[in-house]
Amino acid sequence: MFKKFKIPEATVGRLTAYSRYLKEADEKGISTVSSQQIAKATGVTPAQVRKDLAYFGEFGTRGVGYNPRELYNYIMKILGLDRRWPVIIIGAGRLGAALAMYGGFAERGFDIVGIFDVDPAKIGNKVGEIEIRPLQELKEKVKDLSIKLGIVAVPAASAQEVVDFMVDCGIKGIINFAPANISVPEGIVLRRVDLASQLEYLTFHLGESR
Amino acid sequence: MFKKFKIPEATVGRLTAYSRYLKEADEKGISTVSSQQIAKATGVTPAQVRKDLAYFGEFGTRGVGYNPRELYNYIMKILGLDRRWPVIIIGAGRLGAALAMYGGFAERGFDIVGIFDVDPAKIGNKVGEIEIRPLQELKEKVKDLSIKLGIVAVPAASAQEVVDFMVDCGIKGIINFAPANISVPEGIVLRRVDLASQLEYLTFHLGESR
DNA sequence: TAGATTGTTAATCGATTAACAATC
DNA sequence: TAGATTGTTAATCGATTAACAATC
Repeated sequence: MFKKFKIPEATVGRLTAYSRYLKEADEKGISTVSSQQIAKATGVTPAQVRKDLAYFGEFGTRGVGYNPRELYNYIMKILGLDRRWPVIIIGAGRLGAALAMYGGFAERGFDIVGIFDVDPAKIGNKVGEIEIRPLQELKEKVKDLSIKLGIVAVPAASAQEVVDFMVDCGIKGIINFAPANISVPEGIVLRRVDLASQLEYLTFHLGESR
Repeated sequence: MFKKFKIPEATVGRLTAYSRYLKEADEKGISTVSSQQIAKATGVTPAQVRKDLAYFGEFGTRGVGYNPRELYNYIMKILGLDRRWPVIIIGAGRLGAALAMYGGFAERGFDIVGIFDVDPAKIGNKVGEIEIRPLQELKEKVKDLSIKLGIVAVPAASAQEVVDFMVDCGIKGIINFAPANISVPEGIVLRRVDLASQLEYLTFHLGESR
């Protein structure tokens, strides 16, 4: 879309942080922010902010700064968030159910429209407004709603199998919460979130400073 | 502890992945693995595996490879996981409750020993075996059990306040699930996990390939 | 014009990879 | 010894930062 060169991996996460600050600033009625202000609020350098934005265009005014609302809208567009996205969750265990209810997704334009499981005991139960459905119904749902995004919250042992099925059903982007190393075909975007590993990062660094 | 030089940020996460594979290999009765096998299983290069390990010592045998159980134990020690860690959660909303029940933490040595909230309506309710307690009781609990680790699952607006209080209570390492940019004093390890941002990574990359 | 801040280039820094001597 | 694989150095690659011309 906007991409001219290879974008550093970390840029995407920082754009999210910038956008959250810009939204706040706009809501406060602030009409101009500088790269320095954005940097301070998000814990990076002003050069980093300007460099991240420069990959996608020119959004500021020299000598002045950026308009928060305008820049917010640009970043949301860059991130693909100038629309809402339907998302399905596979795995209606505790984590899957919690993610289905997590308000932070809807706030950023992600609507959980389905939750699927293979456990017959769970089928028909409700998670908030959504009824847990059998995994076999995934393909139809994906087709009907043109769903591109899915979240995997199943045990590690069945994660690869589930991901293969999701890809088969037409899902194009997957977040994997199972502590398993999964592979996907070319063209499918996969992201692993290892919750325990986050705590391990802490214990590693606490140990380091001994 | 082992550290001689600056360790790349990403090394810690990769060590987690290596350790999971090594555990599996050991459980299968495999007596030797090569850097190439570890690399293949975790999606990195063999050179990366050897380099990551080299920061901490020499764990293999030239011409032969690594013993999975031995290397697993070494890595667990490096990560600070040669012991169990008590962990508290602040925020007994849906996400906090789900994290409290998530089995993946205990598997890696993290025991959720308390969950705290400020909402009087929640105090006394149970999440699994654990009773939700008022936040004022945190300090005593931290002291009694020598707790170093905490997870923040409160709304963004109160996250900084809660983190300040945790630090005051003696918590040294914090995972923040609130979509807010938090700052902590020198010596406190903070890690932010932005769940919505994970989905944004997908939409960004799906948009990219247009 | 003087002061401020962007957009961008060049310099720096750090992480990954390739290559190979050491050695089983 | 021949074959294999580690540990480590040097080369490469990529990301961050500093610096500054452009310009409001």
